[in-house]
Amino acid sequence: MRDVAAASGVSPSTVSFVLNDAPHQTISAATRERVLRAADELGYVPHGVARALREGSSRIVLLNLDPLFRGGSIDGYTRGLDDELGRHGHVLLVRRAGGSPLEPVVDAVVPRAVVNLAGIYDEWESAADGGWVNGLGAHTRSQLTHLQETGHVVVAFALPGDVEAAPFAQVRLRLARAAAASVGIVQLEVLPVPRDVESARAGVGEFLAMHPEVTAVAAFDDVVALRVLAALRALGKQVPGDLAVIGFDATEHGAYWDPPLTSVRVDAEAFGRRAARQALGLDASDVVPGPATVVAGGTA
Amino acid sequence: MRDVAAASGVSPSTVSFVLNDAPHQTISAATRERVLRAADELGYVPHGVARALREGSSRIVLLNLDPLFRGGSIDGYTRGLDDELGRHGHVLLVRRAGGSPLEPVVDAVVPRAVVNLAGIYDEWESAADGGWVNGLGAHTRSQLTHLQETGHVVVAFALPGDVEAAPFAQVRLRLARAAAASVGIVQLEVLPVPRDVESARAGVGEFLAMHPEVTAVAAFDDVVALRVLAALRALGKQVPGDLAVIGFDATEHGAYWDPPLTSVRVDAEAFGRRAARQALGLDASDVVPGPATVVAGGTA
DNA sequence: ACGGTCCACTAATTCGAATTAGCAACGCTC
DNA sequence: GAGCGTTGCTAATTCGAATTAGTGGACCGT
Repeated sequence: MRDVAAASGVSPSTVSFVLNDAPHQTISAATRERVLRAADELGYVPHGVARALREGSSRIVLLNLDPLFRGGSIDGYTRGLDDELGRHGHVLLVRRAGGSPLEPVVDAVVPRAVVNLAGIYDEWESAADGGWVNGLGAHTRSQLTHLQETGHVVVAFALPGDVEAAPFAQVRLRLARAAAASVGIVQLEVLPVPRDVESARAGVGEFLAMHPEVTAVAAFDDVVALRVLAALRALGKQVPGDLAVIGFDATEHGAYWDPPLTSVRVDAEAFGRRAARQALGLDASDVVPGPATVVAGGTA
Repeated sequence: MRDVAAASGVSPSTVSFVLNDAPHQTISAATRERVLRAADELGYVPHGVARALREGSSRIVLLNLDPLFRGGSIDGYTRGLDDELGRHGHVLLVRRAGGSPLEPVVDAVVPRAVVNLAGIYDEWESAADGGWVNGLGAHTRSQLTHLQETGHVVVAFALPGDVEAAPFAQVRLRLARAAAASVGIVQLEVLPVPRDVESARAGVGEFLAMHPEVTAVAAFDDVVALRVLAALRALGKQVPGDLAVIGFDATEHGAYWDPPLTSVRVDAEAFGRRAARQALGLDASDVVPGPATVVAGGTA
């Protein structure tokens, strides 16, 4: 900035005023012009760190992501978030929450806001996530409603069997429990499905033996749904004849199954946009995510 | 820091000396003790932004990621990178390179280093990626070697059909071309596979009609491989009878296919560790990634 | 001609930490 | 006991931008 000031024959203060369109400051058109040209010629770009020090926080928004958000809608969510932040001169950076604590990261970047999609969601009412976790309730309801409408009232909720999957999977399960009753599902059993193909087959087989009354499976996400489908195939079960399966998140992989996996598609990008607005303290009410839609594949 | 100084009855300079173990500075044990206790009691954490301003760059390493890195090894790579950086007091942040330029992000965070896995890789010799892109050459060779060893000499290289996929897919293709000759593949055709199931089927069908001499497909990654498998199934082709298929990156999804997808597993975490070392200017020679291994599934 | 009001700009301070220069006090040597 | 080096600390400056408090000059009215 000092260089720009020198080049245009004014003080650094004036440069700052011009470049930031400072209110309550009157700058002559000639000076403004000279400063802008000098800035342009010198290729001046504001030094984000210095600015962050002065302003108290950087123009960065941090997205803290549970590793369980994989494929599917999180890409759209990220895109919406990134795009909307970009419109307001901010930048999105993603941190994959893996074990290590968030605190040092926050201290290192001093972000304008943190969109936290990892950890505990007990107070999700107040979470600045664009209503994402909150919306999951409605989407889970769509998932279960589809099963109910196709005649299933005793359902298994399949979630990842990995231990580290716990926190977020538990949230989905709670939402499913809450939704089940209100949409006419009379019984909801829990079916953990490990990642390993062999264990998954054994686990699903055992589960079905113990719960012959279950006629359909609603999965945590498409990945888990595909594990279930693979297990059922190995067990010689017909889908949806013997058991219906519905995924969640409508990933590419579900479409390659035969028959294609029925799943729930979420308007993730709009949620991302909302999250961006909220993070910056702007009005988010004009961004309205579309409802979750069931992508009929043939497995449910 | 001023508060810590006040609480321990010394100057801020002294606090800085103590907390940073400043060389060429002698601090009495008593003072050091008092400062450390005060810092601890007050819960002092260094302000990353201020430090970054003074030091010229933040203790952040930026990973710029092509959206084509999905699932599979990039998770391990990220984990290795993150973990190793954490050991040295640094933090990894990920940016998903989607259209918008990298420059404003770099100006905003002034990272210690950028690990760039997006864009042009023409000068990959010098890239600070832990030898990742470079290693891809060897891994691609493993992929093709497996096909050659199972009797295939006329091979198709399947890459994503999406336009935006171009830059990185082209790199893989170039590497494949370079490897083909030296491992005894006499002909390498290019097979673009779009994401849409219907178009993929049509595209693969057309390709096979035009290139009846092709006996095997090596894919850009497992996702593309699964697209090919789905297309072949729709076309009524037997795998590996009519056509062998080998993926790349050994994702979970490949394992669910019937028969499971044969793929190439990469020691991504070690590459991530190396990248971290390189980014911080440390010696990376003691981290040696294991070789790529072929995970036999049954499709090749 | 003098007081007042704008206008257009500058000087000085701030954010928090790191670093360089420097300054007392003390001990040692000759 | 004068000179010199060491020990243990402090003061002052720096990084780059934003902001608050001015300040000199033109212009206006009476």
